[in-house]
Formats: sequence, structure tokens, C-alpha cells
Amino acid sequence: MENLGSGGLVSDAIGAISRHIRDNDLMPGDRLPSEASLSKELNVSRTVVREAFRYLAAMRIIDLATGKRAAVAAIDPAAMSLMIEHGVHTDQINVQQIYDVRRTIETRIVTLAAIRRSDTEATDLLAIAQAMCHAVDDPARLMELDLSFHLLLAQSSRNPVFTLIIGAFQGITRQTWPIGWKSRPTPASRELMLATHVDIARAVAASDPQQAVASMSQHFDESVRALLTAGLT
Amino acid sequence: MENLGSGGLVSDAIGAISRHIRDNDLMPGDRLPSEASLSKELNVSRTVVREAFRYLAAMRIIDLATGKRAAVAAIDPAAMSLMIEHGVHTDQINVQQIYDVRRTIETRIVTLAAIRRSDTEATDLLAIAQAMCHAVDDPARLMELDLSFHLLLAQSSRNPVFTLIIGAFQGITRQTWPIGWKSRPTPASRELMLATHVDIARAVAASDPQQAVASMSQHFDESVRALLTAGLT
DNA sequence: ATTATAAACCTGTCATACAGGTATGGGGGA
DNA sequence: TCCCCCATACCTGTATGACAGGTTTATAAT
Repeated sequence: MENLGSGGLVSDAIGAISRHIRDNDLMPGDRLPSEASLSKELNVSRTVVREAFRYLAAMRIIDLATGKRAAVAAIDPAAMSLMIEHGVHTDQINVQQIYDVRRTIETRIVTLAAIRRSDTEATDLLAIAQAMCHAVDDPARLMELDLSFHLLLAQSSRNPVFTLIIGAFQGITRQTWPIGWKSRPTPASRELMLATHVDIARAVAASDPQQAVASMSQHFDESVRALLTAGLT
Repeated sequence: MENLGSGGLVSDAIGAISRHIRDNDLMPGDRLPSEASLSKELNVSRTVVREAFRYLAAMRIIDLATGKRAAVAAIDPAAMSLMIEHGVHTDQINVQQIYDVRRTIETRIVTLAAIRRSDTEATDLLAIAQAMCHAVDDPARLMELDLSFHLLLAQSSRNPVFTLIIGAFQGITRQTWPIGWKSRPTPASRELMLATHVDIARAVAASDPQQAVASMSQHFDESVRALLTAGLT
């Protein structure tokens, strides 16, 4: 039989600290009490408070920095990214499944982006797509541009949850992207991939959701085909 | 200037342990070395190893239990759920945004479920929908049935990433569901909500993706309207 | 061969100590 | 009066040693 108020002192501390954030309506950037004062207040050792802090820092609920007090954190996909990577490495998730989720989500994202993007975002998106064309011989740089393209697109949707999820996939994408790139060996296939990004950016800039969806769809058809060619999972 | 191999001993330990899991192809359930042996191997104190373990346990990469050795964990939405709740509580995410993401994803899920569901899942889905009808006067039970309906639907899609994401939303949904329910005060509006679930279950059982999408769409139209009526964010 | 039991091992928590980073207030200089 | 610099108090990072209590393993008795 488990006492619900106590799944170990660390769990209790995690609960207490979370509650402290909620009850005091702390916002990102606001600072928490020091380890010592929490340890006294909760009647546990500093060890316990520190482990609770690590736990909360792991999911980016708080930020830790040496010397400074812990602070409430802004939402950040890094933690989710690690979870996804773990799922893939342990064969609980495969890359195709991630692509299916991405396609589903990015189709919606591109629709919203075409409607809600700011002018700056439209400009930046085009700039990234064009920079990609110029980086065709620098795969590392090309990959980073590709990732930032999709991330900026997600931001343009004005829904932080989409941004979070797309960000969460980028960790594993960094590991699989080169495989997809290698399976597009001909200049033609590579040009196509770059041109598709330009098409998406243009459609979003033109506030044309239909066209944007069509281009995004083509992008995923092509990407998934490339991955299958490479025999990925 | 930062030495990349060292963002603090704990970070290093986290990296080393993650690498250990990857390099040895450990699968969920496999056990890790003890704190003491890791502490010796990595030349750090047990304190550091413990904090690293807490960190990895936070994102459900490992499971901890007293007396037992740490073990590789199966993927689990609990951690993601906490992150989402934190985002909502700190006004970085609002409930409507979550509903937009859910609609996007569940539309896809229901399509896949109609195609890939097992017979057992079809039966269970119908059973849950019918149980919901009988629980119309027990909101707490009704909510749990509702949540398990959507979770089972996600599982029926045969894509664990969908299951993960839907699971991640259930924490915050538990907190907002009652609000939506209260804003359906008339028997008619409540019956409609229940009937929609039955419709979805029937369409999935009938392997009719079109109809399933239509019913799911109706479900979300109705839910979002209910939330707006309640003035939620 | 089975079961009971003891030993070995492991995690949970605490107290203490110290190194090094951060912030804050006061004093000196302009 | 205002600003900059520095001493100091505060805070986090890490290590060590200790002990309680849960788990596994090996041993011994049946």
C-alpha cells in the first residue's frame, strides 16, 4: 500500500516545488528559493532538494546555473527531443513513424503559417530557402538551414505547441538527415529538394495556404521516398 | 570559452550514461550499472551519479526503484505531460492551442485507426463509448472514460508517437475537462457529446475512415465551442 | 530439489565540508 | 552627487562518510 503523499522524499519535494510555482503564479524568469531555504522549509536535506531540482531541470521546468538561484524556465523542446531520441534508439519508435507525425503536423502548420505569418517571417523563410540553394555542397550547413526552416515555419503558425513538437523531432532528425541526403545522389534530386523549400516559402509569403500545403505534401512525399530508398527502418 | 566535454560533472555523467545505453544497445528493462560502480568508472562522487540518474528518470529514459538497479525505461508520456502543464500554467500555451493540435493529430489518428485497428480495439472502443453513455451522471468516471477512449484510439493508429503526444495532453486535459463539461448544461448537449463518441467508435469499427474523420471533426467543433462558451483563454 | 535464511549488494537520505561562482552594498574616486 | 570597484555574504557544485531499509544471491537445512 502506497501513501499517496509520499513516493519518496524527492517526489514529495518535486511536488512541493511545482506547487510553489503554480500557487505563486511564477512566470518564466522568476526565481525560486535557495536550496538551503527549501531544505529547511520542507524538512529534508539539501541532497533531496538538489535531486528534485535536477528532475525539474530535466524537463525544463526550471533553469539551473551555478551560483545563481533556480529560475522558472521557458518552454523548450530539448527535453522532449531527448525522449524521442531514446525512443528511436531503443526501437520503440521508427523514423517513418516520426515522418508520418511530422507530415500531419507540418501540413497544418503550413496552412496556419500562410495565414498568420508576419512579414519578417515571410522574408526570413525565403532567405533560408535561398541560402539552402547556395549551400548545396555543404551538407552540414544545409541540414542546419533545413532544420531552422521548419522551425521558423512552425513559429509562424503562432501555436507554440507546434513549435515544441517540431523542435522535439529535430534531435533525431540531426541523426537521420544525412542518410536521407545521401540517398539523393543526383544533382536533379537534390535540386528538387531545394526547390520544394523555395516553393513552400513562396506560397507562405503569398499567403496561399492551398499551394503551401501542396508543396509541403510534395516535400514529404519526396523525403519519405528518399528514406525508404535508403532502407531506413 | 566552454570545454564541450564538460558542462559540469553531472552533465558529463548524463552523457556518459546515455552513451552507455546507446552503445550497448540496451532495450527497455535492461539494467544499468550500480551507482557505486558508475561513480568509480566515471571518477565522480555518487552524488553526481545520483543527480544524473534523477535527470534521466525525469524524462523516463530510465526507471529508478529503491534497492533495485536502474533500468532502461519504456517510452511514457508522463514527463511530456508535466512539461505541457507547466507551459499552460505559465501562460506560454493556452488551451485552445492544444485543442488545435489535438484536432490536427486526432484527425490523422482516426484515419489510421479505421484502417489499422485490431478487432479487439474496435470492440473496446465501442464498449468505452457505450460506458460513457451510462456514466452521464458521474463526471469523474466519464472523464476517465473519455481520456481512455482517445488514448486507445491513438494506440489503434499503430504509431507510438501519436500515442505519446495524445498521452502528453491528458494531464492538462484532466484539469480543463470539467470546465468543458459544465458548459454543456443541457441534456441535449451532453447526449450529443456522448453520441459523437459512439459515432467515432462505429466508424472505426466499420473501417470507414471518411465517416470517422467526419465524426471526429464534429467532436472537435463541439468541444471547442463548449470551451469558448466557458470563456477558456 | 525445494525452501528458508543469512550475507552481500544496492538505493534513499542525512550531515558536513569546502571550492568556486554570483550578487549586493559600501567606500573611494571623479 | 554619481559611478565604479571590491569585499563579503550568499549560493551552487562536488566529495565523503554514515546508516537505514529494500533486493538479490548464495548458502545451508530440510
